[in-house]
Amino acid sequence: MARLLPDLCKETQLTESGLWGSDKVRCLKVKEEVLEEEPASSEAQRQHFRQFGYQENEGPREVCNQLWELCNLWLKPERHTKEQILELVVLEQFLAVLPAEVQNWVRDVEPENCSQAVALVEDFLLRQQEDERQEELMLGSFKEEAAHFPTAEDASSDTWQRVVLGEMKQEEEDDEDRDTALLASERACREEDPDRSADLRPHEMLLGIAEWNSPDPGEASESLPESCPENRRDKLVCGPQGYQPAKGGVAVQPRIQDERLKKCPECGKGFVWRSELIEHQRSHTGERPYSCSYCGKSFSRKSYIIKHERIHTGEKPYICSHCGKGFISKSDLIKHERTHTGEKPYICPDCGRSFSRKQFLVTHRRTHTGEKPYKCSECGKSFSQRTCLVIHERAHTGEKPFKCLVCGKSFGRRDILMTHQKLHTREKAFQCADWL
DNA sequence: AGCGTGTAGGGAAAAGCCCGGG
DNA sequence: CCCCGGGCTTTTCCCTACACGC
Ligand SMILES: [Zn+2]
Ligand SMILES: [Zn+2]
Ligand SMILES: [Zn+2]
Ligand SMILES: [Zn+2]
Ligand SMILES: [Zn+2]
Repeated sequence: MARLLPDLCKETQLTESGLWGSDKVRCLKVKEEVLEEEPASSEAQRQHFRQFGYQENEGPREVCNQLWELCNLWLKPERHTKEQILELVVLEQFLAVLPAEVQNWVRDVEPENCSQAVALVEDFLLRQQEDERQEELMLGSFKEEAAHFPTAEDASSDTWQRVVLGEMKQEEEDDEDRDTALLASERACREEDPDRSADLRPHEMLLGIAEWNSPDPGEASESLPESCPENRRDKLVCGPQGYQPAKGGVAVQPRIQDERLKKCPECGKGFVWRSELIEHQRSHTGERPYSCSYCGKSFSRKSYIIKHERIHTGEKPYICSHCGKGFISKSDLIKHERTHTGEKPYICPDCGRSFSRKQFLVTHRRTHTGEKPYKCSECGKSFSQRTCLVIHERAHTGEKPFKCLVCGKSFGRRDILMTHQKLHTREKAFQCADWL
């Protein structure tokens, strides 16, 4: 619980709408003091009424009379309208039916009316979703089945154990549990990580590249510089028109032509060591003698196990010197580091734009060729990226895996949900302004 | 009709994750 | 082991079309 309030303030300073967060808390505190002109706060009166115990020695009539008195003090029928009284009663019940975690948090702030209470709960939910997302980012890419409600305490350790990964894809997300939505435990709807981009945003990186790269990355349509920046720093000879980045470099080493090479009967490839041949032959036979002690997945080589098991142990031996992030494999680190250095060895022969990975270039070139390899079996429409097809198919099936925990509305796409949820935050900004 | 707003959908890019061959 | 690379998935951003309420 203690962890939530600081979070509230911290995050809110990051939101664009400024007047959020600590301001809100303060504004409620102020209200509290204003109420101080009365003998005790409404909440205190309520508690007196609710916690009044039956005392044997006083007899039922006295007890009942006292309750009348306390209830009068709480609801103040002589001064309050019927609506105001209803407000107090409904508010009480509303708080009572909230899940404990939310309830405590909301009670701390002592909302005066239902709409304030609702706003607080919504705020709590948005924040919790962010937290969850944050945590996931910290833990790596583990997916968790939201079978139970992770409380603040068990979120990291327990769920860590029952994580499901890799092949065993999580099945459908159980979306029939509308009521548990208040606990914000499902994985739909997550906020963007606000502080991850402490350094450069993608755009700025592109601009940085523009300095040394002749073509303007933005709209370099006409200037078709097939001359790349001469090999900068390392041997990164610029990509030739094809997909090979380092073609100008070393010619392929002459393969050892030796009769003593062990030849694969299947494909004819030769190997120096028999063990190499054996390993190679497994690629034909599909034999996988080694299996992961964590998940049982099998592999053709023992060395694969070492790499694979890092998924389970969380070991990430390759650390980025720029941002400290760790990676399972060196090649992953190298790819990642290009996001810092701006290295983009693959150049599009059609427009001169450069890319950090070959696959990016391949995908990009489809925008010139119009190639759309992924076809919808339902309506025949084709797409250049697999993701687009998947999204499109959801439109046919009506699948909407991303649910807003504030209003319960679902969306087929995460980014749409995100823009939707911004409305809620804005809504609440207005509400807070009203309170003042 | 005219307009602002929110949603749906497509296109493209970028990054992450994991596997496999030599 | 290492090195290299490829395939797949996820995430984000941009832009346009459209429905709907005022
Ligand atoms: Zn495993
Ligand atoms: Zn880094
Ligand atoms: Zn191009
Ligand atoms: Zn279709
Ligand atoms: Zn919503």
